[in-house]
Amino acid sequence: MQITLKDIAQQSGYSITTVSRALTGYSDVNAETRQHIQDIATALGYQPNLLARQFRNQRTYTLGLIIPAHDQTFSTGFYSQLMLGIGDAASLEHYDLLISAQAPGEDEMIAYRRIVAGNRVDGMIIARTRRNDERILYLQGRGHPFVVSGRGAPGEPSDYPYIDVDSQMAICTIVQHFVELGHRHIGLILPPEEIAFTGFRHEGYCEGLAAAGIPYRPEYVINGDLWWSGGYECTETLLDDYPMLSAIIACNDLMALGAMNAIQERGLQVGADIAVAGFDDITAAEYAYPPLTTIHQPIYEIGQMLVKLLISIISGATPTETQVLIPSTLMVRASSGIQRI
Amino acid sequence: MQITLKDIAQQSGYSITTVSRALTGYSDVNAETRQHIQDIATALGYQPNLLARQFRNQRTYTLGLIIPAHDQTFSTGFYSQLMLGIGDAASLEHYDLLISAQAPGEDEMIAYRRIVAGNRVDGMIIARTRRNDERILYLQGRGHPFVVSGRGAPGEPSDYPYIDVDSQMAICTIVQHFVELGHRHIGLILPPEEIAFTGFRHEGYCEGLAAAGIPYRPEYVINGDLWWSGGYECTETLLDDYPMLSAIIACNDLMALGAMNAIQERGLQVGADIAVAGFDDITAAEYAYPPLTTIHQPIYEIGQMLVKLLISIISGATPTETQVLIPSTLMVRASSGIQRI
DNA sequence: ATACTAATCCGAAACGTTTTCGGCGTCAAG
DNA sequence: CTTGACGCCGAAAACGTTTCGGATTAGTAT
Repeated sequence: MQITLKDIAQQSGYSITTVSRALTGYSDVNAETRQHIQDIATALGYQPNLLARQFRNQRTYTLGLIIPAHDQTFSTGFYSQLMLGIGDAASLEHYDLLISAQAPGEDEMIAYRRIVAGNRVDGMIIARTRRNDERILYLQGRGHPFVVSGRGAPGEPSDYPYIDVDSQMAICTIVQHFVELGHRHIGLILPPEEIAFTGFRHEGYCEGLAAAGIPYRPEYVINGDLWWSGGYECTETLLDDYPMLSAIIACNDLMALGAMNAIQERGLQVGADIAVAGFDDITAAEYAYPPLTTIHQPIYEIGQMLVKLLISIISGATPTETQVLIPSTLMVRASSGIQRI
Repeated sequence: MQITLKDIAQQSGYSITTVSRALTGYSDVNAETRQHIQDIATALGYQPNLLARQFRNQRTYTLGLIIPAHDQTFSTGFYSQLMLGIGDAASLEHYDLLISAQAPGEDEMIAYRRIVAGNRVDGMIIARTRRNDERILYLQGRGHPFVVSGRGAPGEPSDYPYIDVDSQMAICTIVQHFVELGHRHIGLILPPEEIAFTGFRHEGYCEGLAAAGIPYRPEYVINGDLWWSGGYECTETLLDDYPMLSAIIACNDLMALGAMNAIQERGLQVGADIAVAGFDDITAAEYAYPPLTTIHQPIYEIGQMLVKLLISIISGATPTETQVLIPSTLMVRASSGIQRI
């Protein structure tokens, strides 16, 4: 069934050693011999048994990625766009991806141990860091190559290779933008507290308010679940309790789109009555109605950078820049509305 | 560095054989011995070398999936939702996913050969079938387990396990729905011709018109690229050339959302002036403004079904239902507008 | 005492590949 | 003629696991 080096060796009359060397391009094999062997190999349709090769070489040319299971968030927005960048870059570098879907928790760590200690991948990519991230501790402890999309929460060490956007400055910029448009009462819909970047975004909000001399009111801040409906529900709560709010910042685009729905369902106009801003700049943001003001993160490019960084670490290089903080840009669109009095 | 059976054997004083049998639950090993060995294994933090195990067993507990590279479509909508279902189901069955991103073409086939003949997976999942799909021919020829999301174009054999929705009937239903609302001039934005289901959707359109006694006008039919901008541009073309059109059916939601943008940019109202319908029922459809009438496909569930079917084939079972045609349901939302005169 | 069974355990082979080390010619330089 | 270098090739070991076919012992029936 399976064609092996042995078959080619028998056909050609050479040894397995020579066949192997001929096919992998060693120099100490006669040109004619090599040609002969290569001809037989293609004639037989030889494909190396990668399992055997990986096992022998202790090298898989595979990168591991554990995605959140049962998480709708995956399919719309940040995660899948990141995966697209990772997939494209990996394929360019001739790496494959090993993926397992696991919800955060004990099973997730089991999967990490299985995949990493089981030698299935050369390196891991971690996304959406959490406070005191157990996954990072494990990989650091084992000395296994990995890169991280995101970094530790404010105050945590983050002494590992990562790529992140400066969300603190980004949110600060949005606040500034809204202040310039005349808003004084700005609501904030944060991600869940266990996510690492939540702290940065919260701080950015405070920083923006402070710079404008607007007092920080904790009751304007609420945690959502990063999903459409979370943004919707948080917005309802905020608007019910604090009708003076004239602007809402959601910490990702999905929640911002949900917020727009809630606003529109009240018969209010997004932009004119209540300004909305998101974070991520997923494709749906641009094509939403009205188009959503948001922070553009180069997610696809981040995915590519992660792969390149990881592969260079795997290859034993010592990249100079292992901790990258990417500047983000504010995309002003119609959901901002216009200048207030 | 790596803990192997050998280490446990030395520690425990038993042979490698016995250690292996103790850990994998064979019956012919003394209960105390097993306990002793297990204790040592956990103390040492033993994790089996999966590469070695897979190599030895010729079984990887991994499913392969090749996703389209450089294809934005992936990150929004059908593909990633399918992957979510596949990932969740695979993880439940203790399978991992091996993923490679390849654009259709020669490199894609190389990747198939590499992964399949290289023994890296137990089975493959093929999505988005094409006319005369080379991938299917290859897997059939090799006798390698695989399942397909979608099936061959009309007239092609499709003699392999697949799961598909009845898109012909679905589009026919939309046409009927629009006819009932009073529309007589209905545009159709098809996917590219090389995609297998394009034929079915086209036929469904014709069927719906015929049933209503409306003549088929080929100039109302145009091919888009499945992406937002494709829907936008196709709609501009259609409306420029045929202002009598009062409804547009796009063959996926992304193009339908693009169509809505084009309509809104002309100052027309989606629903009131021009009705729009899509296909897939991605999350963005429900939350769009106005919400999009579309055909609901249980994409996530299809992903799960694909995995279960594939695993049962791998396990040597002969599933009774290997060719599933799922009924789809029309989701009527505001983009349909109301009854015309 | 012998033969048989059951309970435990182990040696060795095998999966397909890569690589180390060395062998055998041949040829040129000394 | 000797020596060394060089070009080409092969034997064998190794990666860690599973499993086949015994081997050993103790216990039991004959």
